[in-house]
Amino acid sequence: MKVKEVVTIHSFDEEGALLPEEKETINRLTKLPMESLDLDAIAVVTNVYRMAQGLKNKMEREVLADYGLSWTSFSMLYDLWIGDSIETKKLAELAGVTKPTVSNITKTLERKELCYRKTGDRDRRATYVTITEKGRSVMEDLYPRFHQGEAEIASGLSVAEQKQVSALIRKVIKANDF
Amino acid sequence: MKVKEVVTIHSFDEEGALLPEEKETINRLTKLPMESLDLDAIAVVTNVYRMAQGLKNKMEREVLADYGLSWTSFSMLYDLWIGDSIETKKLAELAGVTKPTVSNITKTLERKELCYRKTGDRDRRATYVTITEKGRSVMEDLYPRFHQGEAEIASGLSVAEQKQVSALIRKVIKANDF
DNA sequence: TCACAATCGTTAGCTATGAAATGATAATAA
DNA sequence: TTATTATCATTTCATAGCTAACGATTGTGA
Repeated sequence: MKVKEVVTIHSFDEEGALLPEEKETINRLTKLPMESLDLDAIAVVTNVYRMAQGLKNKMEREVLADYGLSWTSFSMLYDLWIGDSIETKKLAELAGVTKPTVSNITKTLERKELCYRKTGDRDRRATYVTITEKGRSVMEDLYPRFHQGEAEIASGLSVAEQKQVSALIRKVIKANDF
Repeated sequence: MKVKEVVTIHSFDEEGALLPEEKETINRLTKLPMESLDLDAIAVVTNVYRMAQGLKNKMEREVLADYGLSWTSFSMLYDLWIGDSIETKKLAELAGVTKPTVSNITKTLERKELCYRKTGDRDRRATYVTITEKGRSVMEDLYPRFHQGEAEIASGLSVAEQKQVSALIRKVIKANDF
């Protein structure tokens, strides 16, 4: 009789701590003493990444798909909505992506007539990206729904817990210059 | 004289709360009462995503680039390292990506001779992916360095704070089925 | 002034990613 | 048994995203 194989990978208990099985497996494979494994750091990184991936997928499927926008496209259009006209370089910093990515995404947004690009007057090396009226109207429709999604995602936590998470993650972002 | 333009976009104070300027801008643009904006939810989602993006970039540049592995490739190879042989479907669930992505990534890993694919015996629809010796040896070299990166990233928080973050984020993941 | 360096954006070439369609196999119902 | 349905994985096609290389513009030092 065949025994069902159970594979335990990055599994956490209710407290968010790594399960003992995986601890032992890592220990066996790395041939390193378990004491040198920072299990809390593993849990932080793994869980944060997982949540980010989950919320990105949820938003793209449930909200942004209506306009065929990716998370980054939307985030960039949001920046333009708030800031009106922004240089490519700054857009890259704001969105946390490289400049070639900004080139690609603004090109796509431009094709959809949600923004347009224009060479800078003072410095002709710079390119300024500006949101169009159509872009504004898309955001007026989309943002409330996007925000509702955000609220849903965070609703499992109390307001106090939400503030706690933000403050702690903020600390990590600052310490690592993310 | 030209006044320098300052654009405030998704900027947070030390506590991780949205700055008042952006609050007002969103309010003006959405024409919705500020009370209906869940600012804490915005902060949670934005900060978590930002941290995830930052840590992904850091790891890919500082650790994974040596073997030309992406975050997902590495995470998948890790799963195979722990689990030895895993179906494509399960790999997708573990990594939180779609099956086509698994197809592509395992194809790349296979080209690098870090894993191989084999059709299932019982169910010939299924494909099992297995790590190779070379894959194991890459992980033995890479994992300690990857783990060091994780530890560095989380080191801005105390152990108690790390446990707190994990537990809270875990809660969100569970509530949203991420 | 002119050569050199710095800065900005894009292009080129690659992998990653998802939705939708396809192909193959297995399970189920008539 | 046969037809239908369900389940897997892959292919196709599009966008996203990186690094490296390039082209254009500006700044700087001799």
